[in-house]
Amino acid sequence: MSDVYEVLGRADLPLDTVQLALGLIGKVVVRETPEGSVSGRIVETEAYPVGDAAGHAWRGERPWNRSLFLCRGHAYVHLTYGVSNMLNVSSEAAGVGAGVLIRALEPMDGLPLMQRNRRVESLRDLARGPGRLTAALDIDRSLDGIDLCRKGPLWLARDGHDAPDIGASVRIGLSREAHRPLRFYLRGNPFLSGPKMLNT
DNA sequence: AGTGCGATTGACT
DNA sequence: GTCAATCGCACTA
Repeated sequence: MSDVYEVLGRADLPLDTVQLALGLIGKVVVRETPEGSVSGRIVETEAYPVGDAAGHAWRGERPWNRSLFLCRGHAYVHLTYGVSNMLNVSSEAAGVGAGVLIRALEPMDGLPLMQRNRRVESLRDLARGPGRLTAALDIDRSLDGIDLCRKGPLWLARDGHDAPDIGASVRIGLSREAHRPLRFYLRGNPFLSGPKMLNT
């Protein structure tokens, strides 16, 4: 399953947060554990660029957010509301803090394992939402800082598809910088997390 | 030390 | 539609 995918090299990642958020749409997240391999296509992202007051890097580098300051293509995993883990991809040069939040996946391989991880049957609900997809892929803080451009427990793969039809909207769940149109999604995809209003 | 609140989710009225 | 769960960090004193 996961061996049919080709790893996404760092050179394939645009050196710009918004461009990366756009470019990650349609790419594949692969998760490999002793339990098995699971994967899903990215259908929704949000950009948190340099200087964004809603970004976790905004107050400067800290031990807990240092992964955002790694060069592009590293994982930043953060626990929010004490309940849900969020998967981000660092998006700029080393020493610059910014990232792209992965908000939804279209489940591809390893459906039974995802269903077990989520304790949900419904294909549509498996990875629709940032906290749900990390649960489906068994992603937590132990994977923080990992290089997503190398095959391992968590990595990014190319897809075999054409340039997708991408829509943009405001980001979800923010109070600061709530007006900026930095959420991107695969238009018409049934696995999006946002309200219908934002998915047109 | 105490308070407020957040890139959410699931259960319930 | 409303709301509690649950934990780490920022900020105040």
